[in-house]
Amino acid sequence: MNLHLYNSLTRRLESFQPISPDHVGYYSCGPTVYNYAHIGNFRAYTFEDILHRTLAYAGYTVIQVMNLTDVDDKTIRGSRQSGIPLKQYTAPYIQAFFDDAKALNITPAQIYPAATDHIPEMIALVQKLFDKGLAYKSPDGSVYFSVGKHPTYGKLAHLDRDNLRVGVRMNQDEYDKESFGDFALWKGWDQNDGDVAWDAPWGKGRPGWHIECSAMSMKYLGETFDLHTGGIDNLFPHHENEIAQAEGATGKPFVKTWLHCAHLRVNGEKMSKSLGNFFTLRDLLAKGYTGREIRLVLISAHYRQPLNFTFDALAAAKTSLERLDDCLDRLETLAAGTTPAEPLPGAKLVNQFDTAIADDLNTPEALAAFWKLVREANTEATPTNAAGYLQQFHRLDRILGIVDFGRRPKETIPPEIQTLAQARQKARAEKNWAESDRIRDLLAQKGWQVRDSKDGQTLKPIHA
RNA sequence: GGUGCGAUGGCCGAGCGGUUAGGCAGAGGUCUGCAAAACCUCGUACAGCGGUUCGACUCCGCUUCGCACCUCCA
Repeated sequence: MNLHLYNSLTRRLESFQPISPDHVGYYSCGPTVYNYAHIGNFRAYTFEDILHRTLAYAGYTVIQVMNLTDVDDKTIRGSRQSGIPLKQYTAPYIQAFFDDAKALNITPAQIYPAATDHIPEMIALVQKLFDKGLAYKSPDGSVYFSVGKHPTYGKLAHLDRDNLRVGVRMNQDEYDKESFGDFALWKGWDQNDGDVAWDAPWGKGRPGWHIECSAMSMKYLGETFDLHTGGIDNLFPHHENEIAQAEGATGKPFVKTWLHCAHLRVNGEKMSKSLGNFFTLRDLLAKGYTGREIRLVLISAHYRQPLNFTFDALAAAKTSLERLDDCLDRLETLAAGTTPAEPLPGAKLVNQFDTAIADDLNTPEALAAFWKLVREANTEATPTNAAGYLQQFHRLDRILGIVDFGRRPKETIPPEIQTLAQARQKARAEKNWAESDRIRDLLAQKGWQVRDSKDGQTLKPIHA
């Protein structure tokens, strides 16, 4: 597979060539565990999953690291307000994150390092920056990175330092630093931090947000690694600062390829609590939508395009997945007892699928090929090739994750329903349409839909 | 002010300098006793105005509208 990925650093589509021929080092910015992640967060994690799966599909051994930010302003605030120790406060949100990821069929990363378990590594990295003259201590006990001493600062965000200006959300007065572009590597303890503090050579405090990702990614993936992903809003300052910290300390290139996922919108608007369009995954599950439907919606747009999340789209996903399940049931019935025979059917569409995915993870195009395969299977499947079609669907599913996952379960038909169905068969054979229709209505009332075909009738449970 | 992104038929959403995206919804049809499913056909879709071109939804410019980032939001 000739995989091409859009690199935010060069702003170009590039052929992906890993540093090591057979494995890929891949870091993704994970959740800040102060609350439940929302559906927009999960768009990014789902995109990262597609990348993970694509790399595996292409034959690489993937080492994905996703951090858990379990110490920052928000986690500390939450912990203090609820009077629960920090670790205890974040634990349920970490668990919720894993549960939610599972509900979306997201392939687990290989390593999930928590920031609070890697304080020594962060201190060591800050020390290195001190040694190189890139860090300085301020009177308030914090340590800052001196952006002015790092000439390549701004290469990811393409920021011109002369044009940096104080943003509306930046309150200069809260910071005691030499130049306004400088950012905190270490935050000196203050009373709002309560008992959240670690000792460092330069004083008591806690790590800055950016240093955790630099320290943990390099610990597990080395000083230079292949891929780093996150939401587009992390591009600046977070990722820019990660680069400055890592490259400032090691003098080596940090990451070869950066990928950023665009935002999710809700009904064309930015998701926000004040607009009432703010959804967590569990909100949607509670409304009866399934992880499988949500996953399909999330992958139905290209990751670099904003995605407009609507309930209409969710309903469309539900209907199309029913069509998929019908197709799979049909294939399994046809294929019963057989094994796939070469050459496999649908090769042309599988090829289209591969080409689309290899082109910067074009999931919408890949899905188009997938649905064409559904149509082809519905039209062309026979007892001899049905097993082959099933194998092709499972192949594509290694990336999509929507075929087996959350599939309509095969329900055993209760004896009472069996009996009614047989009675209906008999009535039909006698052309007693009134009776057969009466039984059909009765079955529908009991939650079973009847479909007639040449081979007889099939029963399908009706789910509201 | 800086850096970027976007505007595609009822909805979601790809794409390409000339050839069907795909899904859902809707209309008609085939099959069927009917229904369901499946399949087939259908929508005068490319924000506006100029330009380049034999030809532009696709390239260039301008305009309008929207979105993101500019110090801790995925």
